[in-house]
Amino acid sequence: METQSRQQLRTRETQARLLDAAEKVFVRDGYGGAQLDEIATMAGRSKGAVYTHFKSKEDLFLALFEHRTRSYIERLVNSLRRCSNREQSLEAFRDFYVGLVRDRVWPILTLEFKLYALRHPESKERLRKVFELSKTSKDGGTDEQLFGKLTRLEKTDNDLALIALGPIVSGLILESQFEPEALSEKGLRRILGRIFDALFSAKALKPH
Amino acid sequence: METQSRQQLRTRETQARLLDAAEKVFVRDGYGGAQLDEIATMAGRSKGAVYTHFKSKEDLFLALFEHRTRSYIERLVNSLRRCSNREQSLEAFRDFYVGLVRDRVWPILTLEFKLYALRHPESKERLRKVFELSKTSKDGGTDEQLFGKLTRLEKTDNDLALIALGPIVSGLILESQFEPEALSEKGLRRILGRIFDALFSAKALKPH
Amino acid sequence: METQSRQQLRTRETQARLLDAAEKVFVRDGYGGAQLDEIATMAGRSKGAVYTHFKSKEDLFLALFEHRTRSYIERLVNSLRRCSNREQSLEAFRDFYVGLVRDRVWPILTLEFKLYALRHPESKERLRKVFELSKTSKDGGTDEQLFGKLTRLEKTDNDLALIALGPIVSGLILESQFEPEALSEKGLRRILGRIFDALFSAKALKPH
Amino acid sequence: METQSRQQLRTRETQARLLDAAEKVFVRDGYGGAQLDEIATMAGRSKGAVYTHFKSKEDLFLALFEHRTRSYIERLVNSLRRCSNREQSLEAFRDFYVGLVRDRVWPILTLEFKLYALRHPESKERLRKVFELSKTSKDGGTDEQLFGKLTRLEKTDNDLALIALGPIVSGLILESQFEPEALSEKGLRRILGRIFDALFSAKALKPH
DNA sequence: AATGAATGAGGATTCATTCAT
DNA sequence: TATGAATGAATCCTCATTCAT
Repeated sequence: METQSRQQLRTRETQARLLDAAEKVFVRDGYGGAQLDEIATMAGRSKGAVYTHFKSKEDLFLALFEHRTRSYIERLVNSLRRCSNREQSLEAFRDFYVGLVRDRVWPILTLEFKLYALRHPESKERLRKVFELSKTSKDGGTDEQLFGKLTRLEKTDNDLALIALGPIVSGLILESQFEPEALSEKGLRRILGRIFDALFSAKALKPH
Repeated sequence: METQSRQQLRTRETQARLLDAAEKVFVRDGYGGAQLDEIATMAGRSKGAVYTHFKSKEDLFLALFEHRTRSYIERLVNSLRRCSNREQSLEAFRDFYVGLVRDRVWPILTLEFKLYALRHPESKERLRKVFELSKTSKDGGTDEQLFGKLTRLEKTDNDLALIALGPIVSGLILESQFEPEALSEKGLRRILGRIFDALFSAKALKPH
Repeated sequence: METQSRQQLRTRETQARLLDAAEKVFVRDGYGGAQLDEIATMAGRSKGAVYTHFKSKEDLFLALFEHRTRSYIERLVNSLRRCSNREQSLEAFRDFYVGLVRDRVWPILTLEFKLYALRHPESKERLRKVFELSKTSKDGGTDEQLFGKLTRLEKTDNDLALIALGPIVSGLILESQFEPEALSEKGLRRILGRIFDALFSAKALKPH
Repeated sequence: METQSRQQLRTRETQARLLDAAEKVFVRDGYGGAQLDEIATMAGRSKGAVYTHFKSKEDLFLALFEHRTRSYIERLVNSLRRCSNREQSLEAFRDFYVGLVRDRVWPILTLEFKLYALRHPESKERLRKVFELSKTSKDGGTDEQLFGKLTRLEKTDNDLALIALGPIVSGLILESQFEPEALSEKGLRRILGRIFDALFSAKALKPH
């Protein structure tokens, strides 16, 4: 029915608005500092509307994370799919992380999420599932697609590197937010490039 | 005088107890989640005692950070002083960061501090001063002491690397707390070693 | 709309209830001694409701004062309007102050307000505006309406008397609350009558 | 013993300092707003010293009032004693109240005390006793000394007037503190003079 | 007599959450 | 679906008071 679909449209729009506002506020103020009231207002809705769409503050927070994580993973997977050789893959991979440096939002949000998860083991489960998504996508073949056939040892190192890259970017972005004079965006990209090369360059992948 | 010194002793002990308790609670629950009441109780004191020694929750938080940062920097500087050649220096440096991986407390606290500073520009100033200490100590010669004479380009790369190492460790430790199965302490040390080598090894320092 | 007006009705009722309760408690316990919790309970609402309608304890206090002052001034002005000659005006005026003696609430509240204002210059402004209302109303013609044409000297004396009457009543009522045996309501009215006559009677207004 | 008397001297000085500081702070901040800490500091002592000399905040407050009331009454009684006729007595009496207008401290303190007494019936007793002192002094003869032989009706009116004068002054002084532009010290003295005359002048004392 | 560290009751304020409309 | 008044638990902070020295 038309009415139905209009309703659904409004629902979707409200949810999207709320998530966008939530992202801004959670990143700016942290989970604890964020106020649902402000999120709602920023989304052009009222406090109550939040509860129509999300069970609680925590639920909104986790939903936001799920949403964003899914979209980032999708983006990465899609761009990797378009690659036909290892060089391109690495390039795409690299671009993805450089993109994070530009946004800054996502890596900071990730820190916030992980600190939250650390302190709320109950919700850790829900978060972990989302991350598994990312791993499943990669494990299924991305890894191989990215690097070709690998020895067991190379594989381990690769897995580690893939896991570590995100956290490294998060830590560095936080630092460059904290002291932009000491670690400019340019500096950040430079140091990140060196690390990326060290972890994924041909040489690094070949055992000595 | 005996009386005086006993009072002072008590004061010092209380402050130390409060800082220790604060560290535990702030790391476990985050700044927002931490309750002064629990910190006080954990320190064997009452809520009010916190306010005898610190102006506010924030003051306690910042004081804790100052304290810990100073002591970590001192430790690092001292161990570097004992080194007589570059090899030893790198070793000491490496040990320092490996030590952080064992503690886990300090890197997480640092994340908490920087996120806090991001959101409370007023207190950023106070925090920055402590960090400057760390840089002054290093600039004074540590850098050279650590790596010997450097070309300008090498110097820049080195500065970046020195700045980046802490944040990288913080990011990785958070990740290994979040998903110990994916990033074990062993894995963490392995990946950290590779990064360390990439950033500071002889090869990395020589331009190709 | 029905819905709208019901909401508004509830809002108005809550505010009125809160103001009534606040009046009782502020007068009984003073500003400092008053507890928002009790005010809320007395109004049949919860602590939180106070904050839906007023920014703070101070805001509630000042709002109460504004409200009551306005209503007292209105009452006085209205009754003066109904008078057609000086005799009636004086009578109305006198009745107004005798009415205060009966209530006792308003004059005590005024003392509380002025002491508060003395100690909180920031809020003095807000308070002063309300008082200006009272003066504007009077200046506009009440003064003349009350006493007819006056010489400059008489006018000054009159102004002073008008300003002084309220504070005098407040001081006397406080005294009669403090020592009812020494200053009964009857005694209060008697002494007030003498003062009123001295300040406003025909004789007093004519220079000797 | 010398030592004893030195001790006593110190005790007395501390008490005097504390009372002086208490007066300033209680008048400036009110009973509720006053902080013992500040009183002690202002007196050049520490919080603890207050408790060496007074049982509690309330005790200090009441002791201050007793002290000041006694000294004011003494002053008044003494100056009345020096008078040899009614004219002089009235003059002395008038001067006393004009003096209050200059100080402003005592009348405000009195308001504070009475409001406090209203709200703390338990301590009302102690306060009342001090006031009785004042009345005893007067009743014993001051009244007659002041006005000569009086008829019963005149006596009543006189008693009322004597009781009322203090509260009136307090009320007016508070007002002139609150709105100095509306009620200057000069204006205050003028209106007070008119009231004084009305209550105590020969004419006013003679029944019509 | 004096100090000041410590206590802890007390109270204002915030804010996630509920619910009648 | 959305509103916003109301709730009330939670918590920081204040400050009179105590007490070991």
